[in-house]
Amino acid sequence: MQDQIGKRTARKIRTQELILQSARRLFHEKGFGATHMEEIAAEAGIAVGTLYNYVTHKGDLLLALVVESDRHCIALGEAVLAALPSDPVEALVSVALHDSRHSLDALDKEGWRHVLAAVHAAPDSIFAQAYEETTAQLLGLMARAVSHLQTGGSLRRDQPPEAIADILFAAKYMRFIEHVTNDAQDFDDHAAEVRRTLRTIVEGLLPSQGQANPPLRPTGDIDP
Amino acid sequence: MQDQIGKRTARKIRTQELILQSARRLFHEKGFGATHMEEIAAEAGIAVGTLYNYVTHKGDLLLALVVESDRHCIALGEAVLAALPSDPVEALVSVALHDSRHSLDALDKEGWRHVLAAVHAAPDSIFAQAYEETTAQLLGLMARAVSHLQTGGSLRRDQPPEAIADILFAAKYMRFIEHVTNDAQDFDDHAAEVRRTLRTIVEGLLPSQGQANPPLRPTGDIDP
DNA sequence: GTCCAAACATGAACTGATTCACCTTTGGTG
DNA sequence: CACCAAAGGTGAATCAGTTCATGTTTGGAC
Repeated sequence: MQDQIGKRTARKIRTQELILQSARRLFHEKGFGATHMEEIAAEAGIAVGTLYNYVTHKGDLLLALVVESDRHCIALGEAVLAALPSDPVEALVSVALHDSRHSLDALDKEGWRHVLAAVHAAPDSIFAQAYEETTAQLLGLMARAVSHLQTGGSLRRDQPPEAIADILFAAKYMRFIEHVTNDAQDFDDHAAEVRRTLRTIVEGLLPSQGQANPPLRPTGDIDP
Repeated sequence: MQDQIGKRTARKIRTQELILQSARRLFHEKGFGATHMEEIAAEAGIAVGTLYNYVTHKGDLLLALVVESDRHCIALGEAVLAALPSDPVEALVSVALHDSRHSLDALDKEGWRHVLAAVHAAPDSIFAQAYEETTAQLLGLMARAVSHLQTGGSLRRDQPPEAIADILFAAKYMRFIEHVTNDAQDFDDHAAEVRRTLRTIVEGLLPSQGQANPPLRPTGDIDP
């Protein structure tokens, strides 16, 4: 029994799945804060101590669920890339909102606040690393969209797509954090903010070379 | 005794200061994680219960210290604005790194990871709100730098400075988070990343109006 | 000066995540 | 088959942050 899956490994995998199922159900039903590790263990039919053989923190469970859902989001991303609007701003918005929508589908705002906290509290956990990795893949999706727009001529080609995607993604991620932190903001507000932000970036900031942009005053004090 | 400071209020203020002093010393000496609420209370000469009349979470203490240091950073920001390099990228880099340097001066990376976690874990605490507020003021500093560059003609004037600053700040903040999360990255690495990112944003993304940017292929599939 | 309600202080008790010393099962070996 | 070391499971104990019932102080009203 070298490359067969032994009884040991099989059982381990099943337990992992049971744990994630239980966590998913309970977090969904009662929220992260109100769900206790003992409950998750009980629901999965194991002891708390055993649960801690599979995760190192409670937050790991949340991150594992987010990673799972992000992988799904990345897979669906192909379809989004295939149907990209020709307007560059709308194209980038569609990618950005694909993420946001999917994220909020998988977890509510409170859950996301815990995700953000967990990812900073224990960045060394393999679950946090997996989260960083899928986030990087979402960034990769954006980079591919950028590359496509560059190829099509609707974005300048003098910057590598990754560098541009980095910035777009940072801006979008910030808006997402704001959305999740502000309970009063609904999804449409978020979408509008993302659109506005991406448009500003895409429209560029430097004075266009061909176009006049004379100084208003040669030197000026800085407005208070 | 209407507008005099009563004995009550005076004592309260003194206690607040004692608490912050104790927290500052202990966090600095032993780190956030290794410092216990009991110790902070003891050091401040009060009981734990009393400590909790002043803060609602341990993280509040960290946020209070960061807010204090940020206020200092904002005050020093005037000098940075007054001595802004004429090159737009360098000007924005100097503002961005002023923040980063000051932040890391006040608290080490581990401390910052706890700050980020705390701010997401309890966004309703008045301390988290104060943190958001001073962060907004740092953004304001950047907006003033942008406005100055616009006035001087080295940045396009067709976007409000706040919108531009928002984006620059988001990108810079992301780089800061990455820096704080990655123990291997030193400050120079961080500075280089910030400079690179800000340059990319400032150089703009749209094809310049006057300049040719013909499509490479009329339509293209998206690179895998 | 006495009295009272509100404000404040206290630390023992509570809570819930995490650990750990101790069992049980597994799968390979002689 | 008997045996053993390693892997995995267990839940009572630990640990630290937070709460709360209770005691103390304050500042103004009479």
